Amino acid sequence: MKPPAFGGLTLADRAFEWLEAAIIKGDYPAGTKLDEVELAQAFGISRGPVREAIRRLEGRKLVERIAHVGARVAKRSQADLIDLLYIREALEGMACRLATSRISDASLDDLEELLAKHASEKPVQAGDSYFQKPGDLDFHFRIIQESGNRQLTEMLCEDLYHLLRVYRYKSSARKGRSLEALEEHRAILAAMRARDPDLAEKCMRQHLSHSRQAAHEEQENGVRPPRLKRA
Amino acid sequence: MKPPAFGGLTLADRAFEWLEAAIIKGDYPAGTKLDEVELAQAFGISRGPVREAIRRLEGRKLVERIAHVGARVAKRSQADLIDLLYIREALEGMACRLATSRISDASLDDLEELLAKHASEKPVQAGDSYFQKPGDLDFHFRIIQESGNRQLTEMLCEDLYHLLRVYRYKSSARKGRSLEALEEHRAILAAMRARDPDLAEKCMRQHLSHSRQAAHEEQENGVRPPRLKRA
DNA sequence: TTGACAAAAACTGTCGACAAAACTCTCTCC
DNA sequence: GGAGAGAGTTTTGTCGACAGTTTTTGTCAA
Repeated sequence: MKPPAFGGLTLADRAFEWLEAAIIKGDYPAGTKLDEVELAQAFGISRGPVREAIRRLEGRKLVERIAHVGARVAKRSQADLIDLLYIREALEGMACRLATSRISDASLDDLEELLAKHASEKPVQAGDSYFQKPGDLDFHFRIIQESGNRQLTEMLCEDLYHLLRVYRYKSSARKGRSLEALEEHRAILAAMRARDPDLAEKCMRQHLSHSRQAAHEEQENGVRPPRLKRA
Repeated sequence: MKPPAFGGLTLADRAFEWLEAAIIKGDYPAGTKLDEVELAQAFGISRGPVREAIRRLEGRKLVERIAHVGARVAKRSQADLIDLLYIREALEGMACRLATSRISDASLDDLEELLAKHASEKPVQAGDSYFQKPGDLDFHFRIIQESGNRQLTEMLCEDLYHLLRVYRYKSSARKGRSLEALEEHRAILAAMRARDPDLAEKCMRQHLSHSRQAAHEEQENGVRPPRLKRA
């Protein structure tokens, strides 16, 4: 009666999905307190399912809980972001290596076509907003999936890329970078066509290292701490 | 009254830790049903905390839940194990690369000492039970920690290595392999001493690839499906 | 024996209530 | 004025009960 079995999902599942999406979208910035009563009222449910959703988020390491105190959206530093970019470099390099051995010729043609389409798009020709935009992601996702490694695909597409969004991570989209990125994609594809796993991995890692270096520079420049209003 | 606040941990936290340990130790084989009532009675608590513990395990992907049906210890295939070994290769290779740049000379001396100690131990000289045993793990853990990458360390030491245990994963400890492993460790350390990140990563990955190849062979040999008793 | 169908049992999902811990605010004393 | 103690409030932790769904059991017929 009360639980309408919406789409076969329980209230706890739906609360989890909503909260996860909210955190990833950035609606709940790092450090935000997750008040059980408040959320339960907002969802129109009791605290039980909300608590279960929070526990699941805790397992996902998206929120940190302190007993008898409460749960907060996990706090992340710029150093953590850079750490994650190193991890992405290693994992996606491996994915590219595996894909090079396993991808079919037909799929390689698809990738070629994808790059050609990207090249003809206006924003790319204008020199910006390609890198790390949907077009760029498509290319990366396709390669990851062609790795044929399910665990790796899951880890990258369902965990790591979501986490990077939590950091409000935006890759450097400075003028001219998009054309460079496109060229790097072409180099990756060429290595894959040549069925050269070592080179393909190397190209992918070099490509990704640019994002990491941008994050490094951002850290060097130093993000000023916000002025604290003295009460 | 009921919750004695044991060590500052809640009942749900303690249930989680107990279940996690049980799954990792292998006391609960893959596919085991986690019955809420049964567990609650065994723990001497109510179903609420047990459910929260299960939700957390679900977030950790150690158990799989189906709404209105129940939670089971996540099922893993041999293919998944191999997938994970590829991931370990990529991540630990990166860890070794980073450690090569960041480790101190003093810590390098420590590692050298560790290997010397391993070499003098009887089991190693006998040619077995070194590879993937505590001694081997020590060496790997030390290098991972020297990477200075907190996310990477956490991912490897707290997630991946536990997962490998879930698979009852035992690296090939066949006769003579332990001496090879020791030599490979020496090669890794030498590359780190030479402050050559490329070589260090390459050596580490090559070292780890042996475990993966062993798992591959095991898969090739084919695990016979068990005879099903016909009632 | 096998199959379908219905009743019953078992289990999961949700709720509301109570207890315990942490936090807040006030008051007091130095 | 500030540190500390204490009462009151707020929030989290746990429990027992009930409702809904799935699974099992039991029955009957082909």
